[in-house]
Amino acid sequence: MEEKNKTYYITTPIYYPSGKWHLGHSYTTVCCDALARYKRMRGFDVFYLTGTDEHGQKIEKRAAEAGVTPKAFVDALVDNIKELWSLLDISYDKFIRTTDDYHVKAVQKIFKQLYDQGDIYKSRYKGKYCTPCESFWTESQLVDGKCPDCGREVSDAEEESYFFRLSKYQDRIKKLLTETDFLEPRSRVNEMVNNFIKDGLNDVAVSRTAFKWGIPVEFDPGHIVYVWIDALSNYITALGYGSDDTSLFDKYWPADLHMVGKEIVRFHTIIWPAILMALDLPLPKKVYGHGWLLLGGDKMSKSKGNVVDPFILEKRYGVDAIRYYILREIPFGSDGVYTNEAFIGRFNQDLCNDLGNLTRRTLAMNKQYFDGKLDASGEKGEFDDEFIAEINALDKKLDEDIDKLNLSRALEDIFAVIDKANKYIDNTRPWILSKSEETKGRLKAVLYNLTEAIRVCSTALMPFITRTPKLIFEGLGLKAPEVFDSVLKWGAVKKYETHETGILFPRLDEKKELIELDKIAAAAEKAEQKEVKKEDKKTDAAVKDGSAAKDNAADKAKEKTADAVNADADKQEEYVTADEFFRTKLVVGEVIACEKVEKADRLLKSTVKIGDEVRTIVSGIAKFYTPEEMVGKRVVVVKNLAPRKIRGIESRGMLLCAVSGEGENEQLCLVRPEKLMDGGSEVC
RNA sequence: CGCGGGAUAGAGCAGUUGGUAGCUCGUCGGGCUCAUAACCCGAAGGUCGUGUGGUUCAAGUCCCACUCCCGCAACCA
Repeated sequence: MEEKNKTYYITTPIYYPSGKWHLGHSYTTVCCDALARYKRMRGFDVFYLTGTDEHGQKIEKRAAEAGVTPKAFVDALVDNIKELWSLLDISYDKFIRTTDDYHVKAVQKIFKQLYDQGDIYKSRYKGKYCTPCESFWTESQLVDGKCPDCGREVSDAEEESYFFRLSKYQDRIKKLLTETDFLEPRSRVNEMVNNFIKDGLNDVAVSRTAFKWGIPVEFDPGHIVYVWIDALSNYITALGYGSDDTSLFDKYWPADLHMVGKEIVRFHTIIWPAILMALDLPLPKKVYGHGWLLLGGDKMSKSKGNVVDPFILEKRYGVDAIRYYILREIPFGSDGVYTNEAFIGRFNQDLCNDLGNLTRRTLAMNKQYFDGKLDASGEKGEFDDEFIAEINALDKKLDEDIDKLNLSRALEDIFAVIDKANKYIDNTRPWILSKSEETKGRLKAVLYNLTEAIRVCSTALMPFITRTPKLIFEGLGLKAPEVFDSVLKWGAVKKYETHETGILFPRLDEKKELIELDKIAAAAEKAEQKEVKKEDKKTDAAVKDGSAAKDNAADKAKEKTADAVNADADKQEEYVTADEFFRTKLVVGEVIACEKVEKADRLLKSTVKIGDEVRTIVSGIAKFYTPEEMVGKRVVVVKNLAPRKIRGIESRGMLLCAVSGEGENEQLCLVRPEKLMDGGSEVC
């Protein structure tokens, strides 16, 4: 707390705009936002950075599919995410786009410098190349020496590429990971060391020639700076590194915290520090690899995925509900699960019953017994010391929690005080004190203490939830504080004139809400399906409350090329002629033997008799059938499917299956003739 | 033996350097009436995955073996 004038630089990853923004993106960003707000209130000079990573082949391709330029494609998605951040009250100080001109220039400069000093060198990327797929594969990726994608022959090929000397920094990186707490949580360190460092670090390719959408290597046209240097360096270019004005960089670098999802820990803890070492810059103080926000646990509703659209949740329940859930429910460091039940449960229990109700009952009593006018002149009594001690302990607890980045614990600690306040009311029974003039003095102290508790809790909540504390402060007749400073303790405000507030959070009927959310999900899904078919260019009236039909970027991108795309779509929906269909030969076969394919979870190798012919077919059905139960079954086989090697076994044909769902919900069953038809019977 | 994570009350989770098993929700019983059918108190419910393993005066907590789940990787026309 003597850390005045200290800076705090915190970053989210820059997000890759490949599809729809969902609650997962919000997770990281909201966590960082809470930290940023917290540090600001602790008097730090905070710089909070977020942004988007907009280059690469995938975007080039998707834009082409949509018939727009890559820039137009990402522009739309960036608008969309900015809208989301504004909805969620994200207080970023800067939003960087890797397409920003200063970033492009700085990256080119960095690339050149690394090249000049020998950390980047030109070499050839050797591998197996599949011409039709336009893909490079390593030896180990090949399946039986052929392209794992299409099964065709591959040829030795080389591509010119620039490489970064990662190997040179291997020892320093290993030390950084194992001997410091650069990377947290600690459990991720093992993963990194075992998976990537143990066998030695290979130099990484940092340029590509296969696509154009990226930052050109200045001194070698045709080469594009690949993601490592392009994206990672955003953390310094955003501060002006490599530009004429480096004042921000000088002030804020090194970063105090890079918050990242566990899937990109590797890049941030191996490649990024190495780049910084090469540039001879200080390393960030910490990289925190958080878990994921998973969907699931829900048994009934299949379409809940769509409900976890933050736009929908915000519209229905408000920002604070989302922020609170995200920050409170995800266990520190590990994965958390989103369910509608838990969301509504948290909302009702914590926000409505505990916080909302406490505020309301207290302010109601203030009004009723003292017309809202309170001061510290009341009469002390039993329970006070303990209660006040609890309030005063919060300050330190919060600091410890946040120090460990344990946001959910911080909220727990705040709500522990709220809980204590509710108990305090029951213990002191103000409604009984109010019945006699003699106990008025005591009553005053009780209500004053409660009001102080509410003030301290609201203050403490400000970094986490952004709207409600302000409403509470209105009720308290105070202005919300800018900094914690000395206000996070009992007695900091001596006099009150409070007003009653409305209901802060209306209690939800859980059953009704769940049904409602399912309905919305279903509607959203319908809308999406339409979208996929690219048929609904007209304003979509299907979703009444509009939230699901929010104009996301995909819509916008499409609008620009509506006609062209529609023509395309019609083609896809065209019929096949009977002749075309009959080119596929479907026959009945009998499984006469079956076994599991080794080292493959999903694969069964079946020996199938079709008439007089016997052939081997490999299928991904091991999750649903055991080899034993397969034997003797009559199945439908695609007879003239091109043979293909799967895990070294030549599979000739395919077993027809009915499938639905994905992941946990996946269902699969064989399609089988209803009667015992002879093997070889045609299916038509 | 591909890499990693996990297994603690009905559910979701805490358990810090080993020292009488906790929290939230749910269930049941009671209390209160200031308040949003809220709030408060109490109870039931766990041999902390298995070995009846090892270290120790003492293990959910350390060591060993095993089982099962979940990610990633691989694989799925």
